[in-house]
Amino acid sequence: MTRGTTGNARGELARARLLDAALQAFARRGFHGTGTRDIAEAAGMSPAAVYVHYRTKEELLFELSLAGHRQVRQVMDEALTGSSAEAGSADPARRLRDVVRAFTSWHARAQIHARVVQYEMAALGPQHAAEIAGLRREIESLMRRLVTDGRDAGVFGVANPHMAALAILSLGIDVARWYRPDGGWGPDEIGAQYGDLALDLVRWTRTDRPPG
Amino acid sequence: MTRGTTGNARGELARARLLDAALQAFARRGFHGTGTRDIAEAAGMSPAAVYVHYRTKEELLFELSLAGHRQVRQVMDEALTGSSAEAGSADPARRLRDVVRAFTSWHARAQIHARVVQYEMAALGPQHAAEIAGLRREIESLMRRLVTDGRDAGVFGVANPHMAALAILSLGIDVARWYRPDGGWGPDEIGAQYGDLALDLVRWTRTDRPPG
DNA sequence: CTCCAAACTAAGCGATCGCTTAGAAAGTCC
DNA sequence: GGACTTTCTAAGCGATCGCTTAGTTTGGAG
Repeated sequence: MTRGTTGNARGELARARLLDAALQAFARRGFHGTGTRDIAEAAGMSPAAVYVHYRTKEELLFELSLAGHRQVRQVMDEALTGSSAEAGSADPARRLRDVVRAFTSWHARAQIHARVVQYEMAALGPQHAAEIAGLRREIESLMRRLVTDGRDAGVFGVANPHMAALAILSLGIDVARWYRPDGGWGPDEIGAQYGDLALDLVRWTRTDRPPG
Repeated sequence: MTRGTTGNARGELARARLLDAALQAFARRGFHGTGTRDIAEAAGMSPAAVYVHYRTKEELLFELSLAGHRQVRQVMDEALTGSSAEAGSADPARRLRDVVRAFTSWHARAQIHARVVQYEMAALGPQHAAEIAGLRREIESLMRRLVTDGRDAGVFGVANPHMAALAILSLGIDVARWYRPDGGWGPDEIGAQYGDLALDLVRWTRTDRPPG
């Protein structure tokens, strides 16, 4: 920053290559199954060059986990505002369905990233784990609010909103485990179907028009 | 076997202690995050003693994974036969609900084992992974059959039975990730609720009597 | 008791681990 | 060009990895 812009760009490219290499490796073999030499080689540099850009291997994991969780929150927020703007701001079923679509399809579309986000949390250090936990609480409370809103509005006949919200999140999260890019369904298709499944889980009363 | 029975019992006890130590460690820190010295120490023996009973660390994982998958299949089978015997052999809703109850509550009750079963498969060797994959196919096809049976009988209004079966399995599997023994719900409670959620997912037509 | 196999330990092998050091290249600014 | 920062590598540090070897202890069988 003190000097030049090209050096900055070179560094950021290297950082991006390292993040990508770490992402692939962590997703495939797990954090503890991945060596710093694996990451360096996949990024096309020497093992020592990793430490020019990141202080520890765990910092690489944290950056990936943080960016992934923020992506999840973002696609959910976008789906929520889009859903509200389009259909007169308060159709609980449509809102829930659209957020579940976004949440679920992300776990398929970004499956490799999603695996690291969902299954490598235990390898984070205490401080980093706490920060990630905060983001997860936001995501969980958003989903819970969507379910309770529909129940309070009288359009969801769900018995246990807390558990229903948990189940809906489970459905989306587990997509990261079983999804195969070469399988029969694409991310959007899975998202669409899971959006409908979520409405089944909250016992959406079909007295009003389907949200389209 | 050639001599004595106590020596045999001593060996089996040691094997059991090693399996339990490995189970706890693999569940907490993952296969690659666990050292053979950790396992040995938790089992109360020297690092070398591990190799008297198991040839490799991966063999310990395989034994745990195999036993876990067989347990899952067994609790599902028992729920199925119990459900069929009690209620005149063919109430698809009751059968599905009871199997989901058993499947889900197992993932809470045996959470530590379930985590290894569901999240450490990638660390298995090719041969062992193939054997486990066979068991998983059995479990998946059983669940799929339960869903399609109900659809064919006309009591499930599910649009996509294949995906519904996958979603139901996802719900149960993900319990191993989020369940906390000191949380608000116990394994049976979760199983009961998830059994009902499964019926929602397959759009069970409530024209006939609830299965109890 | 002797005999013997199973169970176990102390020590350590070669390999790999995360990470550091010292210094060479690469590129920017004046 | 010279001065300076950033990026990168070669080499290697101490620790730990999965696992083996050689030899001791254990305990029932005959």
